[in-house]
Amino acid sequence: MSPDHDDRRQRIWGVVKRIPPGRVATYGQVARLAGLPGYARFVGTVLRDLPKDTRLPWHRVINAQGRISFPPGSDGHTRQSERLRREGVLALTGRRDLARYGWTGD
DNA sequence: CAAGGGGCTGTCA
DNA sequence: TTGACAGCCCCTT
Repeated sequence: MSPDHDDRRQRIWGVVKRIPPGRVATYGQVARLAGLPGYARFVGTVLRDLPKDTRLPWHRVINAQGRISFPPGSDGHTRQSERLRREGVLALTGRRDLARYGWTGD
C-alpha cells in the first residue's frame, strides 16, 4: 500500500466514524468531507474492504439516489437495511429520504 | 499498455 | 421519474 492510499483510506474512515446513529451520508458526501472530491467510488471500495468485525458505521453510507447500493434481496442489502432499521431509519427509497435522514455534516 | 469492473455521480433526453 | 452515459479513481487480468 502506498502512503497516499493509506492516508485517503484513513480520512474516509474518519468521516464515516462521525456519522451519527439514525443518519445517513452519501458516498460522494463522505469523499468531499474527507477532502477527496471525486472519490465516491473509492469510498465504496474502502467500506467493502473493512474487516467483518469493524466498529465503523459503514451502513450509514448510501448512494446519491437515496438508496442502498446493494441489489435488493442481496445479503449486503439485507444486512445494511437491518442495521439502519435498528437505528430508526425505516426506509430508503429515494432522495426524499435523504432530506429526512441525511447528515448535514454538522 | 488495454480492458473490464466495482457499495458512485451529475447531466440530459 | 427513469434510464443511458460519460467521467472518476483504483485494482485485477
